[in-house]
Amino acid sequence: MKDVDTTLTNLLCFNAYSLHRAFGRYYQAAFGETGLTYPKFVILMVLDASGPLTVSEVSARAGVEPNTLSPLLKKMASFDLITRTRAQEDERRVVLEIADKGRTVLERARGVVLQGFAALGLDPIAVEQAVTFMQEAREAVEAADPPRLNLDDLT
Amino acid sequence: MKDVDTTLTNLLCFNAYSLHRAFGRYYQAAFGETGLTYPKFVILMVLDASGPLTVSEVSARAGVEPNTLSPLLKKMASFDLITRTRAQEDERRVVLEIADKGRTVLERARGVVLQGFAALGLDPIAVEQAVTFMQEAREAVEAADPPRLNLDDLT
DNA sequence: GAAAAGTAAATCGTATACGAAATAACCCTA
DNA sequence: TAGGGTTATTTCGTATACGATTTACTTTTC
Repeated sequence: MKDVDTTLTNLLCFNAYSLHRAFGRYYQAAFGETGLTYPKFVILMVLDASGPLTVSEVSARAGVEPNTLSPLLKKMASFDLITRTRAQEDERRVVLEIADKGRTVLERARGVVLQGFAALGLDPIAVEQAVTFMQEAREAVEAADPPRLNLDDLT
Repeated sequence: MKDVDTTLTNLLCFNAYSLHRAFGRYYQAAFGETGLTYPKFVILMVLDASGPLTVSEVSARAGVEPNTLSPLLKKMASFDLITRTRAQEDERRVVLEIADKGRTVLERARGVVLQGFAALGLDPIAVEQAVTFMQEAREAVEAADPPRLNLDDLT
């Protein structure tokens, strides 16, 4: 019976963390001084794919908390990437919609992202498998009730 | 010839981003008010596995920039999780070493992490394949020179 | 052996992220 | 219809994270 490998580099969470930050640096370089960032790109993708959405709906689709989105959306509206209006029927809601400039920026950014991704030379089958697995893993993590670390007895 | 799927949920980068944040929320709940966080856990793992290291060495192993680590390491030293000393031979270097309290905290945290991970019920073979792929992907991303987004002609 | 070049960390400015609490608007019931 | 409960978003406080710059110390070069 093989021992479970507890080495950092073999932990799924570490690799997700690590890969995420590598992509983060990558897109920071790709988007440069344009003001676009990866999270903003994601929001544009979401709004482009689904049409007008409320903050909560964007939150659910992007998997980011509403309080994280709130300032981000304001900034994007100030750059005319999206429009941001209170719903008349329910003044609590804020409706977001991609604007023309946002669409233009998104198209170009999508081009850069896809071109850059193709240049990585990763095996498409392996990518698809990994993506499928990562989606399952994310669902499992989100559904899980984590065991709690207790350090109360430590000085 | 099938079109490349450009849907957000099928992009590798989005899934890395998404999985990372799911784990982030998960560990925030698991570690709670203990003061430990996932990045700090990673640093403890690194120092425990490799013995005393400089800031740059920790940076390389954890895949986090030194400027990110610097304040983190200070905080960890103030909590007695690690020791932090200037090297005599070369006063530029700061040598980090895991402390007794750090080892205790690490052992318990490792237990929580492994127990929690096991409870996710993920297929070990699939996990191993995904981890291997993610390591390759990370290397490819780090080695790549990203295409640059240009928006200079936009108002 | 002093200025120049290089290197290790830290600091600065900006951008995400999260949970908790506050705010504002809606809804429901007595 | 006046509260009381609920819901959507925002604000607040804290923690990462990065690139660019600065600081402090070493090494190299002339």
